[in-house]
Amino acid sequence: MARHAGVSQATVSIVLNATNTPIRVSSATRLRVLAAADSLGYVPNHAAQSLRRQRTRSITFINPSPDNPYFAEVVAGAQAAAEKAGYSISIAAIPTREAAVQILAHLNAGTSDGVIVGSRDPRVLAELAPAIRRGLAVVALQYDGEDPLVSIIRTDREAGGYLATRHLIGLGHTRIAHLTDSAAYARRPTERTAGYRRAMAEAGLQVPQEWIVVGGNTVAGGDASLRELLARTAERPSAVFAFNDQMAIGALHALRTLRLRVPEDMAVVGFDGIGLGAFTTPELTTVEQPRVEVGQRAVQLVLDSLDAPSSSSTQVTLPVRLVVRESCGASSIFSSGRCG
Amino acid sequence: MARHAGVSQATVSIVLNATNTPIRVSSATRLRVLAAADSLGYVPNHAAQSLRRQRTRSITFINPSPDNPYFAEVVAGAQAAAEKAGYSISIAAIPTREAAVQILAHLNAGTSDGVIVGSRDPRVLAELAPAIRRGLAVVALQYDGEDPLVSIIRTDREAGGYLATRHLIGLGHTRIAHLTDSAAYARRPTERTAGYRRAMAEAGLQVPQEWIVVGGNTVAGGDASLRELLARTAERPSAVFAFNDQMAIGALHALRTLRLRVPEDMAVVGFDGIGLGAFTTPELTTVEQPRVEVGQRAVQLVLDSLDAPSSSSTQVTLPVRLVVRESCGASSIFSSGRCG
DNA sequence: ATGAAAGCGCTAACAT
DNA sequence: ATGTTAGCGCTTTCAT
Repeated sequence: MARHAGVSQATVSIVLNATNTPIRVSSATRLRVLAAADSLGYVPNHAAQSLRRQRTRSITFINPSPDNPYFAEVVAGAQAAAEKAGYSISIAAIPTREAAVQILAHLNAGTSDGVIVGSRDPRVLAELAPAIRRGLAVVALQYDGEDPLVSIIRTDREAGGYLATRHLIGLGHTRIAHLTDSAAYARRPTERTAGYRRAMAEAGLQVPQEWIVVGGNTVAGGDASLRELLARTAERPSAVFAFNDQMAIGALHALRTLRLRVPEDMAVVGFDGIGLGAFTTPELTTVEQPRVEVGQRAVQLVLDSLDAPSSSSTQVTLPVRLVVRESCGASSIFSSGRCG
Repeated sequence: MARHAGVSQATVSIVLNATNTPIRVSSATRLRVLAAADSLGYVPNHAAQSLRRQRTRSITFINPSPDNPYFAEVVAGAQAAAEKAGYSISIAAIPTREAAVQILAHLNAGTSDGVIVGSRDPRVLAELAPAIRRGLAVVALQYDGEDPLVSIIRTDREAGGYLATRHLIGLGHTRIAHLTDSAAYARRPTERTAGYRRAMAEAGLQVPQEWIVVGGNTVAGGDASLRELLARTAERPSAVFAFNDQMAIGALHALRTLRLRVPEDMAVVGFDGIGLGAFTTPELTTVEQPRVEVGQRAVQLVLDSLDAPSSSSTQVTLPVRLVVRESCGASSIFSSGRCG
């Protein structure tokens, strides 16, 4: 390449990296190099650049559940932001323990400059510690804990849980159940559950233990959890607030199977605001999280941390909002009533 | 690291790369090196390895629609297979033209040893040509064309379209519409459409042009396409075969909004077999593709091509199968009839 | 304004 | 069985 343009390798590097120094090269040679690069389809070798710069210009997104559209939407936001900064995002799923080990090894090998951790599992963060010491920039999503070395982006899930429950109470419900996540690592109830409890307490409503069902945060988990709820309760709750939209969709399915109408026999509210929620039967009332913004901010924090490695970590909490659709009974796509 | 174990850098490399040569190192030093690596948390630098070996041990998956669970499931299969071989998969979405350009540049920079192209857009393959010349192993999914340099994995979508349509015909339908994909690059009708037409022709059924609606292959696209279909047709079709499950789910939504019952007023069949289809209202009849196997085979073909760069490209076609659920009217989760 | 040279952390060929 | 050496393709002083 350098030979083809009749200049030294160093000059090629300077030209191609532009923005380095203003007028380090005559515009004549500049053009010559650019032309040569173009005609040869030359692109600097990434491994060599990374080795030399000790920077890969890539960020890994650890996605705990790739089948959850919520994360697809967060990733989309991250990807857009990364692209603007000349970074690339690579997504790593951690379906198995071995996969996790492999990813950690990769990170330790310096594959990425930063990581966005989608998993709330504290063990993931713990295993990242050695890599952080080597300068890896880590941003955690919705992490329920403190860590001086990692920045955290949260959405106000407590407020979301409160909003959802408050809305159901406002609709006249008093027997409101809750489907929550069974993550083994969850030492304490989730924020969403705390918000639910706050709203119930505020309204002077009791929450019998059997109203809170702990299950997998998937569609199948929501289906199973709702069945479990009905199996447990002598007098059926009239509404249910689900941990996320996936569980809510599963609950919708279980209810239909059991020939119960939504929202007449049971109202359902989800959480996340995934696009699909606008197309379910009935359309899903939910608490919308700013998914794209979460992704964007995460990338921004990674880049900030890379720019100023010594600076202290940041914590951001983004607001959520209630999206009222049909499944809670407050709204209908029909003038009145409904029929599937 | 080498110093810490009291051996040379070369020995460390040999020990850590194991499987290279059988007994190249005494088990005493082997153990010493392993212990040192372990206590130091040493992991060989990936950029240096890649630069030296001219191999990155990573494969890029180009995902044209990250929000489609179909691809999430294919990726899961690919990831599992890659992990076994010591490779990592990194997923690249190509939402915008700029994103595509950036990814192509990355590939040209040698970021990955291979690419799995999920997009059927021939332009993507065309842009990959220079990278292929440099030794990039490329496998395309469902690519409707020939290319001596890339291996292709297909599922038998023509048979799938035929199966779906045949099933509806068997149920007594004669007025069967079709929602298809609007991809601008699709020079010819999709395989699924061809199968649909074959079944219709075989049964001696006409296919008026207005029965085939071309729309975006998303949930929103399916919703819009179904409305379009009803707007176009004086006498309503009694069934619709959708390009994929996403479109089918959108169609389900549109039908409910229009107060039409599924399957009584209109039967719906999807395509792909995404997990969500078992939880929709009504549960979705669909043509299931072997999603995980597609991912596995894709990785295998990439690895094969890397092992034997000179060998000719392969083409595989995997079978599909019809999954009968409620939306076509042949089955019900209730003993009889239904009500959302 | 440009080139020469060193070196990022590894692996493979060649010594010993 | 182990160490020495060269070099993968870049970027970055330091010379000129």
